[in-house]
Amino acid sequence: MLDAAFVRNNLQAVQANCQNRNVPADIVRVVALDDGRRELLGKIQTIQQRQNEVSKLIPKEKDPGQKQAMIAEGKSLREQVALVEVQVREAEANLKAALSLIPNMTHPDAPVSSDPAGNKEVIRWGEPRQFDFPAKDHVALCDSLQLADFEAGASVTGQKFYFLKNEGALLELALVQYAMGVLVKEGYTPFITPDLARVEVLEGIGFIPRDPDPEKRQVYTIEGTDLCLVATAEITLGGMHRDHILDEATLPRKYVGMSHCFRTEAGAPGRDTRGLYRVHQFTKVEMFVFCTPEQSEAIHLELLRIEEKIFQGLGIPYHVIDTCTGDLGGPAYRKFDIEAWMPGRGKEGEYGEVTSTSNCTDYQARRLNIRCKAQGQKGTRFVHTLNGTAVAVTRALLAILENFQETDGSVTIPEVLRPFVGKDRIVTR
RNA sequence: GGAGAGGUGGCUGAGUGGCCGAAAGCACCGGUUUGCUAAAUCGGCGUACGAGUUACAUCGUACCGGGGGUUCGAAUCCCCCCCUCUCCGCCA
Repeated sequence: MLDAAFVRNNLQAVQANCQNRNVPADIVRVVALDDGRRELLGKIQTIQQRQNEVSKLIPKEKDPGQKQAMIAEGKSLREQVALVEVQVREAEANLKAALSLIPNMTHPDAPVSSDPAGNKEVIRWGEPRQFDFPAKDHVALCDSLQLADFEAGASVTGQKFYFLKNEGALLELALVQYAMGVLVKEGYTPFITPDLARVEVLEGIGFIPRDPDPEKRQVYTIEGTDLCLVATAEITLGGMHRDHILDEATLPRKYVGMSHCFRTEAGAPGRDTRGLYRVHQFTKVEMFVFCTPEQSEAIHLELLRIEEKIFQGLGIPYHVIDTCTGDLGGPAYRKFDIEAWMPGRGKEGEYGEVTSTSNCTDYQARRLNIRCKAQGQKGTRFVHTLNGTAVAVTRALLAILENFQETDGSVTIPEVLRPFVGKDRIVTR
């Protein structure tokens, strides 16, 4: 979320930003709520001040009558404080709720458009392959090569669940190993994170697990607990340092974590119903960085560079999208997506999203209360957080199968994965 | 899951109703001194919010794991919860 004081001092800019991002937000109400909160805070402090005075004087007071009067006053002050406290709490909750509806500010270079069509291609790498035979989509390949079992997934768990099988299963492990290996070489600390997290952590990252509209909830919640299945390791990695003050000398902290990701895909029923493109559970290796405000912009480019390196290593053609304002979501200040070429997608192949990297500046850190402090300097500031996909296994797997299929129905395994799979090629069994 | 011990500032650790935002030490920052290093010595040294200042200073309020309660007054007493450690049980 944004800082209430920032909103107050930059009304027009915040207003314009909400418009660009296509988010209806009531800025005026935020300021009004903040006014109310400040006033109550002032009120309570005045009472508390008197309360402290009185209780300090009481032990010194010799006259019993005076003393009784002061005790009575103290008692009354205590009751007043209790009353105002309730109001303060309510005011703070209202303000926080209103504030969390306002999206982050936007990088000046991000394309401005309320329509996803405004997304801008900024990099193109590799040439989509021309097939001299009718290319299959990954569903057909998974079927003929027995790499995934969608019926079993549907039967055991439900629609949009799957079993990976044979080289399909091995390729998941291979992709994870490959991505982790690249990241460790880049100096990132590897993690395997919990697949469940508390509701507050989800909210801090920008998810809305308690959205009153069940049709909009993107995450699964565990009944009888305050836990959710995570939708990405961004949640757990970002939550790691909540309520911490990090020494600036230790920044940036670069992490890479593997987790399973669970998504209800609410709002996308009937979309991409076949295959691995849109599923309720997948495995993902995610990068996450905590850094100072000065560092975040350069690190964002680094995350994109690493994502490109991983896809270049796989040899899959892609392009990079600079996401437009209307498509940024709440927390991102700027976002780059890699869309990989997927020959089986659409009629003649399409680019499909495989990674996403966001600079969230201090938007998540404020909610999660993650600050940093320089040695010998007074005060703290909120850190900047960034995240990026190293590998989302199902989509990478899809792209590999479709791009590297051969006339005879086999699939060539990318060289970087061969050591982990133990073979060069997947052949019809 | 059961039993016990414990959670105080960056760390160690004192503090069992007012003189405690909190002793002392370490670490850190600044000064002095010694030819350098080291040592000695003096001072400073939490965070948030609010008031205030050009900026400092300064003042107020809150915070001793979290939440509630008792009291004029709580780090200190009471209740609930969380976490850590040790032992036992269970388990991959």
